[in-house]
Amino acid sequence: MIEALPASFYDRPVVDVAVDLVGCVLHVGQGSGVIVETEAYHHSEPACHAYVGLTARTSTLFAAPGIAYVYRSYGIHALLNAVCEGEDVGAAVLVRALEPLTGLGAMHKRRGRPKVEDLCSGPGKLTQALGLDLEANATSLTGGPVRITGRHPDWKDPEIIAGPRIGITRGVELPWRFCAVGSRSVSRPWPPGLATALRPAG
DNA sequence: CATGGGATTGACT
DNA sequence: GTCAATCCCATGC
Repeated sequence: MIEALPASFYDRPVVDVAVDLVGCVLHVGQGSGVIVETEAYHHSEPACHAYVGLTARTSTLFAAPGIAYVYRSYGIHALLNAVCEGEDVGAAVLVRALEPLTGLGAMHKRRGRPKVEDLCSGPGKLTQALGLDLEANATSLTGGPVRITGRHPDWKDPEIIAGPRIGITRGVELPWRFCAVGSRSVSRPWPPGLATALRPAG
């Protein structure tokens, strides 16, 4: 198994980490997939749970960089985040979509039998496919049940576009969603005209 | 202690 | 396009 990314990788501005995580590989047990979509959240802006400050719910967001923050959304779905920056900062990267690499059989078993590109094409879908639940909250991404390793050989220099985050009502103006161009596993296509390329194509 | 809202998904029209 | 399902927790009385 390839070495997990060190905690220092996450001890940087959360937007930088969100960009750099595209193309990296998420592992849970035998299952894994390439991260193709992320969003950044920071306690200075109102879309972030940590905006309200340090509470029982947000304590994980203020934990050390390299910790997993898993919470339940809409009462149903578990969403996976990677905590970033220091313990005085509530910040995390939401993993929104993967391209499945290994453990496809177990993913199909947990999710029913959707098409491969639909197995992990959303933040709630990928946690279900990987069998992740709230018990993974506050575990280490560098040595726990959930690990993230560096960019896959086929994803060394991915073309990435930025745009507004999805499903939020505040902080909509920030272009903090990052997406691998051309992947069929992203959670939603881009609203016309809202995406901007971080790097020229090619 | 009661209430309300949420970083979503899948089923249905 | 609309809408319900359903858990955690922040807030307010």
